[in-house]
Amino acid sequence: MSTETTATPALPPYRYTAELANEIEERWRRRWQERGTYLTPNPTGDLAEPNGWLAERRAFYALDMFPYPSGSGLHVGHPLGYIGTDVLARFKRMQGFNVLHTMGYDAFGLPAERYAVDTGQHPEVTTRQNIANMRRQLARLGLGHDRRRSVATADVEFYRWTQWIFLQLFNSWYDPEADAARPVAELVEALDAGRREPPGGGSWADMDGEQRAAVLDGVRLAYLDDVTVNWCPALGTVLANEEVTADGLSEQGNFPVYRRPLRQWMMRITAYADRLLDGLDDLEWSDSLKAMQRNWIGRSEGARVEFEVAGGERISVFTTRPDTLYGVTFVVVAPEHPLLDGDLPAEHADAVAAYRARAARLSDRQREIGAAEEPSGVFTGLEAIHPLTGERVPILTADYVLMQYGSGAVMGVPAGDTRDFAFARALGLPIRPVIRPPAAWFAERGLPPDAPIDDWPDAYTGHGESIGSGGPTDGRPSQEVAREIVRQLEERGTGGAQVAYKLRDWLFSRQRYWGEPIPIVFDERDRPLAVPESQLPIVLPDLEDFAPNVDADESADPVPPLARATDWVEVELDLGDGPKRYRRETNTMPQWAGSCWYYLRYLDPSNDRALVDPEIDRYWMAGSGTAGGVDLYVGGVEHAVLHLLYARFWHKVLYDLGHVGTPEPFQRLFNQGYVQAAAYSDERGFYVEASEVVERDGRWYHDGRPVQRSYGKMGKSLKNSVTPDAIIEGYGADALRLYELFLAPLDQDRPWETQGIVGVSRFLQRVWRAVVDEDTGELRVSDDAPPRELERALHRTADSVRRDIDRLHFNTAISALMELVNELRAAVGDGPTPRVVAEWLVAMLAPFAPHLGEELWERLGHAESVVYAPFPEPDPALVAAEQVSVAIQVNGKLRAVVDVAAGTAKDDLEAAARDQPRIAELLDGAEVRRVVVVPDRLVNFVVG
RNA sequence: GCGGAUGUGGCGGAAUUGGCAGACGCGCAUGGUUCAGGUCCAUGUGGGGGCAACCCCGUGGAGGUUCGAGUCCUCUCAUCCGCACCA
Repeated sequence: MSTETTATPALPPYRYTAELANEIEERWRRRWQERGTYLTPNPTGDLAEPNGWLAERRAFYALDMFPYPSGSGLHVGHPLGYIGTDVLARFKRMQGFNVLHTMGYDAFGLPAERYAVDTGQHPEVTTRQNIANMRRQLARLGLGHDRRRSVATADVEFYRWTQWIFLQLFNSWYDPEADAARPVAELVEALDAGRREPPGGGSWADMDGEQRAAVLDGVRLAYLDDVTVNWCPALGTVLANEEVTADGLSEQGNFPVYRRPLRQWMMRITAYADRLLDGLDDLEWSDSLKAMQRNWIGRSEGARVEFEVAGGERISVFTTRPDTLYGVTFVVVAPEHPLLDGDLPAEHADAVAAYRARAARLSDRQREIGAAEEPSGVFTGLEAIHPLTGERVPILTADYVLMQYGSGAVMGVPAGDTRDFAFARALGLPIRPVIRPPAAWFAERGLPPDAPIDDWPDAYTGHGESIGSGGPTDGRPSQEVAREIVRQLEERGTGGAQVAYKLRDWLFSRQRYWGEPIPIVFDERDRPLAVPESQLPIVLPDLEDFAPNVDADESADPVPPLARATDWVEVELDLGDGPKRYRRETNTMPQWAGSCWYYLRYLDPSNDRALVDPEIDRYWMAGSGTAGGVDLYVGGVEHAVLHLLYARFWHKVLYDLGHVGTPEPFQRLFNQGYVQAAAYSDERGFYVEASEVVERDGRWYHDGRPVQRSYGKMGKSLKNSVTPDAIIEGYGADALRLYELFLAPLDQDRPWETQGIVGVSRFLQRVWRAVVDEDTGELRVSDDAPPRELERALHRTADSVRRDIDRLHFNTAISALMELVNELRAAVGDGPTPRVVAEWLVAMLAPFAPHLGEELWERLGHAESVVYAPFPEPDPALVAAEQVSVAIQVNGKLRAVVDVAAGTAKDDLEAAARDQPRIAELLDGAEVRRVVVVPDRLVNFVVG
């Protein structure tokens, strides 16, 4: 692509070329910087305005999902959302709102650490460099950010508060009575005073110090637990399930991964499952996004059923279908189930042990795949007693039952459950029908009605008439039976209604260097103790060797890099009972930690006494919606679940503890689409640099060799990146901004074709020409009133642009402005532009093309920036059309169009329609059976 | 399998409550300006038929509701995304 833009003598001297655009843009960016145009005042604190200017301004908070500072810089796909929020932010400023808009950096975490390892530099250094580079690239786009509010999660002043939030979580528990988080100290007080019983049972008074500590540690929102993790010794870290391949290797580098129990920090997000679910109702998020969160939380209502195990204990199962209880022919427990830790009949013990050992080795992924192919399982030798019939059924263990869900055990109802059915068939277990399938079900399977169970090809999982109970529930609808059975279980004390969730607690430890140190120390008995708030921040120690510990030995214990900072780890502190030696926690927090609350720090970035001042929080977050929070949050759909769920969780905890004033952080959320681009691969399937591909006769060649074209998300891997810098040089930042938004609605993916940018570039030139004479540089504006139709077009445009920006339909807002320019040309030809048209046009364009907007606004004679100029207010009387063209149909087919005054009465409209020669001709001799008249819209003659 | 979305010209897309399908732009065609070029200007551009006035067809497919359907309902096909042995 050529970005050469040398002006030639043939061009008019004041044409709006890329060169001129760049000059204007650089000038205005400098002025904005000098004048502090985008600095946004707070109601109080060090960012407050002394003159009280803020008082009458409503707050608007536009937020972008902040990026991690990558080393490779931006391509044109990255800033799409940033430009979108910037347009809305500018629009809101022009409507008199005090707008909070800034950009921070998600600076801790794996990408930054990996980049540092690759370049051999300290992450501190590379992160700083990368942030500087991204700031430069973003600044060129003319984004109106308040730079004073920018934060990076790796800044000590920032992560001091991340650590503070961790302490809040550690020092809190979820009080079921209050249905909210409460300080553990409050619980201790209540226990000491005898006002409460210990949450886990027992007598508080009879417990010693250690027992009491255990009770409290068992309810904290941040707690230590032995959990099974994917441990990769070669990478020196634990991995998420998604980072492990089907072969049990690490996705990064193909190293072996082992499942092993590890003592890790966990966050008790499950305590908030219902509130996270219910809170969604009040949010302006897309249905698909809400569905993803609901799905992830995975609430299902059902029943707990307790089976007595012959010989003593009880095991509990969870089922969503208590109505099928009479169809139980076996019970299955997960291989990890504690029941199997006890004594088993000798003739089965070895087989069970072998099965459990095998399951323990496999990753979750491998287990899924293996089980999908062929159900496996073994008999434990134990039997369970049916709680209603007293019948004995075998207890098996199988890896299709997961320890993490429900109670880790299921009742086997093969006739009513697909998995139980497959399992029963594979292992030859009995199948007993429990719901009568409808006739259609048999018909679809080519079976006669009421075919015997042995002929069924699969389970019937629907509802219907209950059968097979031997009396008590037979013949009744299964939904009713379900309620009945739950009641019976409750009466007998062998179960009851229960709710299960897919959501699990959040694994919070990382064996990494580049993250927030966890503000915990361990005493000589290895008990975790909070570092007092007054001793924060705990600064990440400077390490020469910050790479993860790698060890090919699978049994090697994970050692976080921070363990090497021995001077830092061993510490003497006074935690209230005199100076003592402690050992610091050496795991760090996950990358999610900083991103869980950065939007709160933007509000009050330099406050060193509080996370955020309550008055400032209230001012910005009160919001307009029911839940409150950020007015608009824009980012990629890849954060639909984890980031948004974790952030909502922390926000709710902070809300419960009184540190923030709203129950939800993000009132309105919007997922922007991706920028796609053509990618080309050679005959070996390798991608080639897209910018070097040439087209000849509809085929594509790279280096003279034919290549295949496909489309995909712009980026390094497809070698199809286009940088904003190159586009800005060739067309200017305003053209880039306009083009990104013009391509498609904000939530849609859009294909990038650099050649298409000439459309918006030509449009900007036409706007320029409408205000400035290309030959003389003089203003081309007249003080004459605009022609009536142009004036109406102006008000119509203002009306639709306002609505479109609010709905984030930027593409149609831009096309409305294009239409206005076309109408201007049609109305005045080569003549000067009426002043009001020029002013409104420039003001409406300014949110989209802020540099050109400022330039033209100034040339029009304004001393003040257009950034705070009022957005044009249309007069409703002029928005409504004066003349309308009404469609005349005969039998629903368009036959004529008639122009009439708006609001013409039905009868007159019908008469006007009949007067049309074409219509008169068609109606001549025909029987008009009905006439439909919609004023200002159409007339439809229905003829026989 | 479950959940969510999306299908409109050569391309990106537009179309309050059901009311003139294809706004706006790219591309393409023709003409102009220019020594030349196009990141310039003008006009045209859904498909088919006709000299023309006009006519027919047309929003993935098939039905339906309606005076009237891109829009509502039923079925169906295709594509994309998320989750996935969740009992």
